[in-house]
Amino acid sequence: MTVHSAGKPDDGPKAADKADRNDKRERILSAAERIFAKHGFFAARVSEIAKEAGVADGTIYLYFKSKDDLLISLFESRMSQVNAALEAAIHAETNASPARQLHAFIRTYLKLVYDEPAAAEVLTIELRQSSKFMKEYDNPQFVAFLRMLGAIITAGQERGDIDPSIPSHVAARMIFGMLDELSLAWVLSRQTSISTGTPGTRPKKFDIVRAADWVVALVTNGLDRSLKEKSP
Amino acid sequence: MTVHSAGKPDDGPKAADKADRNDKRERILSAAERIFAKHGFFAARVSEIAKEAGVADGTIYLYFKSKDDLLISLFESRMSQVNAALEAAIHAETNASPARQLHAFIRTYLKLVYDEPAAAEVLTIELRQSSKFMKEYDNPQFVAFLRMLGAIITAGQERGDIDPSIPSHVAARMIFGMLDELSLAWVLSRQTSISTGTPGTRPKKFDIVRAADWVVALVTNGLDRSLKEKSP
Amino acid sequence: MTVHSAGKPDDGPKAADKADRNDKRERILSAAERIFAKHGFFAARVSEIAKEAGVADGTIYLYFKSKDDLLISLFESRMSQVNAALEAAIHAETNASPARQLHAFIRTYLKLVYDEPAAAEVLTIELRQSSKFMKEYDNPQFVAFLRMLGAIITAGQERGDIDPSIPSHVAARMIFGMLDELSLAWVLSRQTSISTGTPGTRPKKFDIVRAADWVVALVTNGLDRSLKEKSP
Amino acid sequence: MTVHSAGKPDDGPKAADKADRNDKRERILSAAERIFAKHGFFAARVSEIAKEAGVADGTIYLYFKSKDDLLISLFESRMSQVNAALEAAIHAETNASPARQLHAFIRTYLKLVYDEPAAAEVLTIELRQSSKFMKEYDNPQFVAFLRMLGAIITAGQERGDIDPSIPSHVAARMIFGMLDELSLAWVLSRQTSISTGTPGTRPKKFDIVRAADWVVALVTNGLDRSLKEKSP
DNA sequence: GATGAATGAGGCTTCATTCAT
DNA sequence: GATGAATGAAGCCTCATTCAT
Repeated sequence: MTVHSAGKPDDGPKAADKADRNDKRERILSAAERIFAKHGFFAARVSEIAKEAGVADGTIYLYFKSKDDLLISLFESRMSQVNAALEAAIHAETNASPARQLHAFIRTYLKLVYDEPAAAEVLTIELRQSSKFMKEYDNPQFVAFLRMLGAIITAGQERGDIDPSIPSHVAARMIFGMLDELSLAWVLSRQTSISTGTPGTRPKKFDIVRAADWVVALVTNGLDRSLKEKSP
Repeated sequence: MTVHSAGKPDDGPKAADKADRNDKRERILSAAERIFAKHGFFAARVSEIAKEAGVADGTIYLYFKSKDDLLISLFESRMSQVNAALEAAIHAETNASPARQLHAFIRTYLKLVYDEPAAAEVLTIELRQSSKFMKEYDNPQFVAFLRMLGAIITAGQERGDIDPSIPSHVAARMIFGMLDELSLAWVLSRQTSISTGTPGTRPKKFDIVRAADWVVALVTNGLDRSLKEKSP
Repeated sequence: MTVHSAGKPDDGPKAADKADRNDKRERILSAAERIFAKHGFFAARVSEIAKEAGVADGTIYLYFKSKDDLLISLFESRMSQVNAALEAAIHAETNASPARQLHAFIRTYLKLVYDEPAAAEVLTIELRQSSKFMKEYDNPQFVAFLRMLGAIITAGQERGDIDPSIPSHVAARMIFGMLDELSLAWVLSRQTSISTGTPGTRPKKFDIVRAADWVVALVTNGLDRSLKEKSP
Repeated sequence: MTVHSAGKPDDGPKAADKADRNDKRERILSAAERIFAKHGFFAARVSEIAKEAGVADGTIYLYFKSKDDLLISLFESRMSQVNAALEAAIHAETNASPARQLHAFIRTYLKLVYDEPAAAEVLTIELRQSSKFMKEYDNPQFVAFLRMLGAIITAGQERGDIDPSIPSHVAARMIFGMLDELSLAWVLSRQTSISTGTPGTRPKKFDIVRAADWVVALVTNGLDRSLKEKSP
């Protein structure tokens, strides 16, 4: 999840302009990410985002249609980065079993949360609101995300590796629910606020990366140990 | 989930006044529930809530300090009803194993979602925002919810029935994540708006009550079928 | 200025009712006096006055037409008490010169301010507003006050004791201006708030009763000492 | 009393912007002055001030923090103009006796009232309320005003020209009281509303400018003519 | 007469968005 | 393209007043 794609080379005057434009757009997105993470979407002020991005208020409207559009664009941007990272992780295990791909998916997702807490905070907290207050927003990247996860499960079910009694899209939802809830708990328990250095008073923090093992364990074997005999 | 007014008998004029007062308070809460479910907290208008409740705008402020307080009170009210129902379900299985209690917990929760979709919508969608924009709000009922779930798991771990390698509070979060995500998916997929009280048209995309079995299955045995042998 | 006329004897059931009624009316007035003094008319809440008076909000409207009427009635009540006290002071000096009557007037006025700071605060601070926001209010008691003062001056002018070059009603205004401004300065500099015991941070206080001598000195001889020879 | 913008020369585009800004600020202040004079502070509506100033409601909040701040800023602005005019008048008589400076002070003050009735009305009527309902407001310009007046008196007392038995700050208060009360009487007696800019109809009850002589007379020699012998 | 819960009109203020420069 | 001052619609909330009990 390498946000802030500043590494792209300029190769010509037009390209430079375009790079400038992309640069400014990305600066605004990244500022919005921090401000939304700090205050939440509704409490965030467009003028504060502009200030954080180092542009004038009006400039934002040269790049985004509205405040809503800014949030949607931020979703699209960050979710597509998430999806790209997840796809890469899966492709790295192309020949592995769906179960192993699923494990890679889970670990990669939580690692992304760890690396980009501001993005995670926005995705985790604002995603739901958005689906509510923006009826017309289809959230294609989130759909793609679920589809990717569902596809792994379907593949496993077809191979007989994964319990076929649960519809794959429901299983995908459940797994996403676990990941999302852990992300939320972790993000809100972070002791230092993301955007400012000021310490807050938040409960104990846990290791979100290590938590991947717990998710894998639950998803793989469940919690029941009463009568079962496991393979070593 | 009709716990309104907790069965206290009226025994005199004062009691009648109190009942009146509770009645109106509950009418406002229930109106807020529908309006928040319809528009979301931020887009909801206090005056629309008042109209829905059949009271004047100002009356709301006789019962709640502010719009924020109305949301918080709604959380408290509905979550405590949820907790009461869950506690009842667990107590009904006092002598059962923690695993069975866990199943009862899951089934009861999703049944409540089915019975009270508006409450579910508010709890599911607004809960996260609220923890963000209301820093000072402790959300004690949600903490109690998690504690109840964690206690079941801890008990199972102590008896050896439940995998002890996952911290119980993390396991509780994961299970809640599944339930919450399924609720969200179900609530948002309903085609007729909840806010109109007219029942009868529920073309939901999946059966949230049946989904309880899937959650139980996943939580109990996980998804992995590659090497395992199950009891029939 | 014996406010709270509680000393009137009851002499029959009807009289008792009437006394009751007057009592409650006066309790409300006196509560209003304290609350207006504490917060000012606009910031004062009718419900706080009711609470201070120990009656229900609605009861106030059995005795006064409106909040405005309450203020006007308070003016009338207190100013007529002031006027009565001033008239008494003048009558005590019926045979004295107008100049001496004027001195008595001044001393009595400032003594009343000292004795009834809450009344003084309301009269001093709210009187002006009232003449502004209540166009229809004639303020007859204040007119009577000025007339009384003007009459003394006119009498003195007719006897040749008082400089006839200044219209008496203008002289009356000037003298009232001095008294009013000193009252204001004194009332606002009081270190303990009138209605609550909580100490405030106010500048030095001076002796309002002693200040009467200064007013008398200025009104009598003016400030100029450059060329004049005074009688001892 | 046209001190708007203090004579600073424009010398460039930035300066023009600043002038624009000051212009609009002053336009709002002057609109507020008229509206406050017409209705009083509390009854005045921010939207009416905006309309009178020819700006949008929100624009007012670009220049002033709140309606309260608008009133305070108006005080500061007008009182500092008053103080500047008074200082100029005193400086014009630098070599004169304090007594003559005092006369200049009085005449200048009442001339200002005559020239700027709306400002006078606001200062006269709202000043007291403001010191009450805005506890935190120090009113530095009014303090400066009193200090200036007190300094003249102190100087006269030190030279032996002015009666030393009255504390100078008390004498200053008394003189201000006279001026203020005369202003009030004059301002309220004007039959045509100040707010309509139409001049020409001023059937005032007395001549406020001539009244300066009466104030001077009273302050200089007092009213007592009983035993005294005056210089012709 | 007394109560106090309920009313509802209306104001101050915010802030996303625009547009002249 | 960039700016940021100006806009003005719209909401939360207050509180004087009423009226059923």
